[in-house]
Amino acid sequence: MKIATWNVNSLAVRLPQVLDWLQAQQPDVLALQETKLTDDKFPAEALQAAGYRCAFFGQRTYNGVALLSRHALDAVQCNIPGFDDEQARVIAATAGPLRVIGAYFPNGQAPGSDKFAYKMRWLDALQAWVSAQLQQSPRLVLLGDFNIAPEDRDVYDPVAWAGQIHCTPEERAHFQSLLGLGLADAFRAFEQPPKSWSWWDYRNLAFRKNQGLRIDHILVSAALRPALTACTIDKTPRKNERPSDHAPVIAELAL
DNA sequence: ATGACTCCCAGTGGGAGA
Repeated sequence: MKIATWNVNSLAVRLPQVLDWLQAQQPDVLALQETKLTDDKFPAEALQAAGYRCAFFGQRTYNGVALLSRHALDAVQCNIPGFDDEQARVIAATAGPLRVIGAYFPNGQAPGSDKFAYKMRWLDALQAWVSAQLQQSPRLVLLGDFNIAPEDRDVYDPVAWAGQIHCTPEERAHFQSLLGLGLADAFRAFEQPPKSWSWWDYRNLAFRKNQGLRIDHILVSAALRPALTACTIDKTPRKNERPSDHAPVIAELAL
């Protein structure tokens, strides 16, 4: 099975690129973030015509997540149960043998801000819920835009970014807590080229200069770890004419 | 350098993203 995640920064703008990419890569499951579409505007017909079932949970202007699958999506859950949230950030579903949780983690803006405090509360709630989900569904994948660069090697200029949003000790501790549940960072399960990023700022020719962060991740549970055979970042769509600022991450599982 | 770009909703600018 091929599982992928992609923050598309507006599905209305990026739908043609998503359709092209599905055709080229043929993933079994694709988690989308920042669709920025209310559910009545979700392009389910176009995606169904491309061979994908959809589960989606959106709002206008910001956030919005979706799961696309070549096979049925069952037991769909939107947002974190028991965590009251006005923002559409999580969609989970069962896809064949997998429990898939697609998430758009809060940005957090700046350490000490209200948005950072929200990010911390959200991360606490996610951690508790994922822990419970693992008991119920041992074959679990948590993937999406984490807005956390787990280590200095995930940052193009770790000195400049030290303590900045995405790189704070608090965010990194939360990422480690998720790994502590037995989840594995699929990308780091394999040897990778240095300076591998999943996001590049639109400004300052950052993509051309390869100045980015690795903040989009695929975590697989301990039960799935032996089946994991590859994980890559596909920079191809970032070279499109009107790209998202994020590139898709792809994991392959021998299932 | 208090920026740079892109998207959205707005409405001839401003917030948010990361």
